[in-house]
Amino acid sequence: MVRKTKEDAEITRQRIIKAARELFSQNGVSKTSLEKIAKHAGVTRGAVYWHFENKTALFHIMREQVFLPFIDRIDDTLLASTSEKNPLKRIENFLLATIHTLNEDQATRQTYEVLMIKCEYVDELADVLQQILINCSDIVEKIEQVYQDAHRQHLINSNHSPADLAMDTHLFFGGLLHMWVKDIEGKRFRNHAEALVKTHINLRQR
Amino acid sequence: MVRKTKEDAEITRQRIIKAARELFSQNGVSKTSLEKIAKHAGVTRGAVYWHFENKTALFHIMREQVFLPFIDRIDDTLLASTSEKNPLKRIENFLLATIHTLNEDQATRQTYEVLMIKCEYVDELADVLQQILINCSDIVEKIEQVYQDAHRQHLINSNHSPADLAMDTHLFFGGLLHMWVKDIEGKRFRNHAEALVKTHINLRQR
DNA sequence: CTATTTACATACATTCATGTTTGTATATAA
DNA sequence: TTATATACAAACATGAATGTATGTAAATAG
Repeated sequence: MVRKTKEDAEITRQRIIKAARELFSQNGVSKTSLEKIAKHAGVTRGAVYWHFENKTALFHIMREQVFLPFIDRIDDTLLASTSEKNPLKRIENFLLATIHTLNEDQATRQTYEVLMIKCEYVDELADVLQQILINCSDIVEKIEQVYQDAHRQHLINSNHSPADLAMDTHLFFGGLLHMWVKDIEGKRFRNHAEALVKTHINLRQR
Repeated sequence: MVRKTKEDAEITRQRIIKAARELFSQNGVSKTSLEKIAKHAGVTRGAVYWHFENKTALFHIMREQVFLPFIDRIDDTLLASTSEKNPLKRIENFLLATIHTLNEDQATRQTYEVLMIKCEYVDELADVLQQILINCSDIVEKIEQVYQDAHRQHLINSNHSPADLAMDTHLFFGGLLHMWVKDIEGKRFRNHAEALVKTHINLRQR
């Protein structure tokens, strides 16, 4: 009952990734053995080792499956002025869209949980931190552009530099995401995330 | 060479805690065995198990050694109007003081690192998240009081509620701390943390 | 001064995770 | 049609971590 077709193999591969993500988000990366992942995916460790080098590789792939699409979508919401003319609204929509994805897409939600409170950034995962920092810088730059735009349109109520505003917004949102993830019951942050975003943007509005 | 005096025992106890903190922050909680902790502290696992129930207990104690004093000191900087009259300045000073402690005190720095990027909040550690949320709520409340004060003194440039401002500040600072910890090189955040805080507070000033 | 804790060190038992190797049925290429 | 590579399963070997149980010398209580 072995030697599946190429498509079958890809299916198993994806099932393993899904199983890993689910178990990572349930029990943390360290306490999730490849044996458990295999069992949860309905295969043996042989299959896991066939498709992936080790647990770390699985972690990276899980991360990429969420973040590569995310990075691709940034420009659409944030920089595309076709949909929304008001720059401040574009920033707001970008933040809201991220929250929305967290609410709607389980894979994204699980991945964020793993990345924020269910893995340890040491050894092979230590350099992921660098990646995160670089990603953040990119996002801040883009937000800065939009604030710059808003500034030119005299939509901003202070004379702070767009760079300062962008960084402040980014830190705010980073903090919000962290609390969102930690607030498993949802009472404190998950239910109010949208309002918090709107308030934050509102603070800049003339 | 056994059976130390009570003071000696307390010294070993503290050495074990210190060893745990150092190894946790170097290699993460999961990859730090009690054997390694014992060796690093110059004792055997017997001593560790004598003083602590298990690794989780050590984690909690490490956390408390930093957070209990921190909570105690909050009111001093934040609510004591004796030192600083300007409420906005008091908030700023509170945030700056926290950054300052991170810069100066190695134990605090290591503990923050462990709590934010080198442990997994699952199983026995899952309820620490609840603790964190509660702590945050307390801090937000206190910040809110100070903003309320600032509002009454007409120091604030917007008509947003003190509660909104407090939450926004808290999320900003949470985000900042997370980036601070992740930015091990220091180029992106650690070196600019104070400026970022001042900018944030400045955004509220009339 | 003796009995009893105390503060560990040492030894033991068990479990679990990892990586590698080997076996194998079948899809696929030639 | 046959040879080979593929997609796994199964078995093997190793190492590491945990918890507990036992041993023990010295501090301390009575």
